[in-house]
Amino acid sequence: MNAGPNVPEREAPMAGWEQNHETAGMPQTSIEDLLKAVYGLEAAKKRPSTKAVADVLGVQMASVTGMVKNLAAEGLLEHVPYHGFELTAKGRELALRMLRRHRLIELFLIQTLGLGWDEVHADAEVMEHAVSDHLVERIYAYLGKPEFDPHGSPIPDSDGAVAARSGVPIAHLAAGDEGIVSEVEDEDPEFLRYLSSLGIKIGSSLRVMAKDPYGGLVRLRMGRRRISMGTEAAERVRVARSHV
Amino acid sequence: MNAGPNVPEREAPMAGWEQNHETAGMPQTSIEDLLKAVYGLEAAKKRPSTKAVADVLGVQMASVTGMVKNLAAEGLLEHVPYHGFELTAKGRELALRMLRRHRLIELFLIQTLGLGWDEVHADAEVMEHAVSDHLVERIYAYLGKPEFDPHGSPIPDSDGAVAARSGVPIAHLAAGDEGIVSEVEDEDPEFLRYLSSLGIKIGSSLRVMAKDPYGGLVRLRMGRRRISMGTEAAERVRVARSHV
DNA sequence: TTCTAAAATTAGGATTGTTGAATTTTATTG
DNA sequence: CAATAAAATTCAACAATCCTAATTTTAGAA
Repeated sequence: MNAGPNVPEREAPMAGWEQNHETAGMPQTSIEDLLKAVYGLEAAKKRPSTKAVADVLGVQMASVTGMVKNLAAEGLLEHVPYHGFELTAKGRELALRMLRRHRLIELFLIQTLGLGWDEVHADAEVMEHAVSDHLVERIYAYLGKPEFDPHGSPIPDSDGAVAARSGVPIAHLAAGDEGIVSEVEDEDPEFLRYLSSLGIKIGSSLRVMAKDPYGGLVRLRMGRRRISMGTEAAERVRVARSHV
Repeated sequence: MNAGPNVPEREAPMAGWEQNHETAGMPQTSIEDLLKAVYGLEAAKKRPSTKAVADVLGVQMASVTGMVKNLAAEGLLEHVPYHGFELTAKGRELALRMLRRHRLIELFLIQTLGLGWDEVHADAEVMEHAVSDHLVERIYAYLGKPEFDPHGSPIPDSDGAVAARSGVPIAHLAAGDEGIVSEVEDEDPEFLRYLSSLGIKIGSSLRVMAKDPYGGLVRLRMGRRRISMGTEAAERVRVARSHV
């Protein structure tokens, strides 16, 4: 036996696998999703009915009713049974916090990894519920305190203030109107790929040539390309009017 | 009434809030954590007892027993009641998949956001369960197909193969031995800050000057600095011997 | 006003992952 | 080998989130 203490024979534990959950007090994913859904409906000026929320979340109405009761008990929603619900100030704050996270994360993934705007929604969706505030604020700083996400949507600031919506849906323009694409819906990758295939990007400049009377087709000129889209699509792309 | 179709009055729905969960078939966080815990214990050559796993996960033993039954039913673990359990090939594969994700995500956050090695563990922990394979593989490509994470741990490849451990714990060296720091434990931010305060990084070159007989203190020289650490710390830092 | 369809809620059940309180099994020690 | 302590398991209960299947309420039409 030579000098020196015993060298224990056990190996050092392997790095990267210890856990120790500190999840206490964290709002759950489903709660945050429901608040976001209600916020989205309110912002879209639709009544946040049980059915509408259930459709957005992809669950049954009974599930929404159940969760709404919980959230009302926590002071995040006001609920009058059979007469709908709306966000309290506290609920709106949480919804906006999630929206901020979502948009910063989308922008971060696009900027760093070069992903397309149609590839990041789902990952941002799960990450927004999971990562720390510290990480989100580092992302915010890294991105240079951006005001808009890759789809043109305003990023709420850390106090929950959001810039007013810029632009109006293309569907609301009249023939002859011109505008610059300022915002598109972000939740549907296929729709985003469709827009890309038309060559539409944030900042694209376009002019409404005509609106067909039946079926709601909108004919546009973008540079020297002529494109057309249906009402549904035209509702989902907003432009800042450059000529009324 | 003028020409043109009705312009619907409703606003386009707001971007960034729609959900539609497609979580079916995805393994749950707790399952993945348990497999990682078992893997970690096996890799550390400790028996993955109910108690040991419960300690790692920070839950009661009853919870582990319950989950182990589920996982055994899914073919991820072999379980002989009262005599312990071990990973099946399928279970090991899943554990390594999570380890790969964890390490790539840590590296990504450190490289892009300039976070410290003590700041990323918790966020990587939650992200590893959440993000898509597509995102992880984009991260892998973005990082240039790295083989080691910021703590020097090998990143399993996408088939689940892991490089053999490099190095031995400092505690296993004898006086006079020299080595280069190749790996440190990553799960404890405070320990990582302690190492930083000593000036220890991956790649640091050091020499064991003496090992005190009682209390297991190890005296080291790093460049011209002299530092010392206790056995516990010396077990958690591995070096590649450069002189035996 | 009365009827009916749609919307909302309640009731009851399944699943997962927890816990605390027994209970059972194993291993150690005298 | 018996006693006992430690480890592991079982059991009953709970919380969250979902479901399906009633049931109740509302609102709109006849």
